[in-house]
Amino acid sequence: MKAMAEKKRNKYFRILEAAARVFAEKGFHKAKISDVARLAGVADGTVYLYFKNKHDLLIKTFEEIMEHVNEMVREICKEDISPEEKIKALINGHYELAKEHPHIVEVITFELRQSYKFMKEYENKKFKEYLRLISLIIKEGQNSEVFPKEINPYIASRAFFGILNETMLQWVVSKEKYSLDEISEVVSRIILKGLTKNQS
Amino acid sequence: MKAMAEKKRNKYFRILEAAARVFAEKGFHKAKISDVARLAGVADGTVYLYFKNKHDLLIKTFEEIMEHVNEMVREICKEDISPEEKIKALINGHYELAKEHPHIVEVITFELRQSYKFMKEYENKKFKEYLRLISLIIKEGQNSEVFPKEINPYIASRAFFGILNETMLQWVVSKEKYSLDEISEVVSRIILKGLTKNQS
Amino acid sequence: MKAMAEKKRNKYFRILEAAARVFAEKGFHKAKISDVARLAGVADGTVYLYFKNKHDLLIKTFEEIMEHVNEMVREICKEDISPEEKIKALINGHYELAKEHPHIVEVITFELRQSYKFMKEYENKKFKEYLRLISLIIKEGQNSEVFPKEINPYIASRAFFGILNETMLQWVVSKEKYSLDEISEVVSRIILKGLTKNQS
Amino acid sequence: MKAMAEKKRNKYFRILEAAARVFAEKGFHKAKISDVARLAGVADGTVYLYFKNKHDLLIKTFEEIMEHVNEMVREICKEDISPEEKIKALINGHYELAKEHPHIVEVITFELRQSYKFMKEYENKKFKEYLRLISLIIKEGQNSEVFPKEINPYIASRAFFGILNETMLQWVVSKEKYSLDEISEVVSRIILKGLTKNQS
DNA sequence: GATGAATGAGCATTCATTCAT
DNA sequence: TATGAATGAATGCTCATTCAT
Repeated sequence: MKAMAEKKRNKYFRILEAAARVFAEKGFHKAKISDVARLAGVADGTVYLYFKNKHDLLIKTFEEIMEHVNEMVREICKEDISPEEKIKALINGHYELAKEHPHIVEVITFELRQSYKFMKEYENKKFKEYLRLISLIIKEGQNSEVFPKEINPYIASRAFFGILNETMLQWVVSKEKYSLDEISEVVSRIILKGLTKNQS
Repeated sequence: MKAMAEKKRNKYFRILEAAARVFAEKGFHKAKISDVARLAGVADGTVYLYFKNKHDLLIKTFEEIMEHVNEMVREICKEDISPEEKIKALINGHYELAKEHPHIVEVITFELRQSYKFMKEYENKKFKEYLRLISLIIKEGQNSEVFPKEINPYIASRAFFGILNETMLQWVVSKEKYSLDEISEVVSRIILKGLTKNQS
Repeated sequence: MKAMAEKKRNKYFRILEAAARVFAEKGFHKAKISDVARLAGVADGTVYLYFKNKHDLLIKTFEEIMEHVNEMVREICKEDISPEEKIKALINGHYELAKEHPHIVEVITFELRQSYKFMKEYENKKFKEYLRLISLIIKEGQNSEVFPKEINPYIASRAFFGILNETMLQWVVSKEKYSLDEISEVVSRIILKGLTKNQS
Repeated sequence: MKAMAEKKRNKYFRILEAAARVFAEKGFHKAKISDVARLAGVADGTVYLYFKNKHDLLIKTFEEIMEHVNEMVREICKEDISPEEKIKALINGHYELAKEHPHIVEVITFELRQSYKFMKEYENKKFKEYLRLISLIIKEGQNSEVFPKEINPYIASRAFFGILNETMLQWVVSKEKYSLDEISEVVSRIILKGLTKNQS
């Protein structure tokens, strides 16, 4: 019995995994359900046993990936380090994720944007949660007076996402040019000096 | 004769203008050639007299818009002000563009991303030019020793684009929440302090 | 052993009963095997243990219902009353059936028609038997010289079915408008006396 | 110009004509748009230039056919003959139609029934008009006291339709058995005089 | 026998593109 | 040049049927 539940669970995640790859490679509109099914090793119809429709599959794929990211963020939040060190760790965490799962970056980049337009009804809780987690760290820094209070943490969290997403994408699309270390250093420099209060 | 060439030119730009609006509103895949044609006041077939296909129309639309942005950037580059002031002016320039032509933001956001996937053969000169212009200002700052030399200007220009694009999009999608002034202030703060050399 | 055979028999009829309701409600093509299975309280696959396929289920459902109708007709045939009284009783019998089991009318109406098209190979013995029983009464009337001999009993039986089926359907679909009593009276009048007023 | 409008009109009717044949042969659900298109000699997509969807095509087909029938009924209504003669003429008119356009009978039989279930939103004005026309003749007969006043003309019109439709169908499906003349005679006899022999 | 997860054939519909006018 | 009617390829989704358990 347990084995069967396990098997089912496996199939669900196999489809999700396949969807992530296909969406990353082709984008939502060019991705065919049959592509996903073939990559997952199931029949087309089977996808519909686990997901309501293509759109639902997109949302579930996005959420799975964002949950993965949020988990990483939460881990860092819990650590007993300074807000500045958390920001630094977060930045590195993002690039490590990009290195391990490059298609995560593509799905986030492309499909998150879709959500602004085509999934307006879809609340996108996971991305909201992501922004909330980032803004919490910024607030923490503001409370301990290392980050300036004039900065709106929500806008800053969005800026943080924008800078990271774009540079991760840069690396994923053209890996040869810059090393992740180099990118990480530049970005950390900009964000930390940018966020940090003037020592005057 | 001149009038006719003018007329033709007009039709070309009318289609381009219509395409920008339709792509912005619906995204490339959901945009229909017939939507563009109707908005431009021409027949469907006429679009194909000026553009090779839908794909070509997308590229030309993107280039037209990026040229608009690059023009703004170039203007600021030419001004006789410090690199820091140029960066500040650039940021404001971007947000003013977003205020005046919100669909520019959407086209850049959505269709630039398409280009990573579907236009790999397409060189995207305009975006490269944009990044080059930004990086020139950063280099200028590095030369006059107001920006630190350790920062790779190309990576920084990409970060600059990422932060601006994401925050412009945030504003375009949900105008109610934050004013452009507030967003501009936060972003300028992060970028300028981030870029600027330690005064120690 | 008997109990098990009984159980099996029960399951067979439970599926048939469910099929009748689902076919009546949705029509053959829109009816799903899973709908039937759910209503019968069995698994989808179980339906195929008792019926060859959906088509076979339709035929068996139709036959079960026609057998019900034919039983009613036979009962009336056996009664020791005049042919005219039998016709009258038959008409009432039909409307009572419609009142008690409205879905019988729908299955006969819709699925009998399907049979003309899709079951040409299927002989439709039950409907033939129905027509034969009706024509027997007409012949009986012709023999006792209350019905005119010029009338072909087989055509008349078909006319009889047509008039009853259409008016039953009228009542089932829009119950509010006319009472079964009123319909029964008009139809009995037409069948027995015709439209024309008695010249007496 | 006129020629083009004519051509377009032709294409519309060619599709309608093809649809009638395909619906008659296979029924709505088994009929494929590509069947209709092929028979009409157009591309699949062309069907959608003239009809909103398959459902709309069905309704338009049905209405075209019913209009044809209603026209025939109206012609007879206008004639300067007695109600009894009109009823007789109507019956013959129906069978002639069945002889000339057998698929008309099938479309009416099968698709009218669909309309009871699946097109409840669809008002079916043409069929209502048909029933109204028939009931007018019956009322006329009641006013001139050749038909009995106790009969509800609306129920009678429905009965009239039921008897004719069923017998037309009988003939269309198995042409060999009975001649239309024989069917016409029996049906006229029943409708006008009823089954019962004149007691004179 | 009974189950229900898995299968995959089948079809309506859209829309970029063409081409006769 | 300009038109827009016509084309037909392409695909998401459903559901009858099978079969391993």
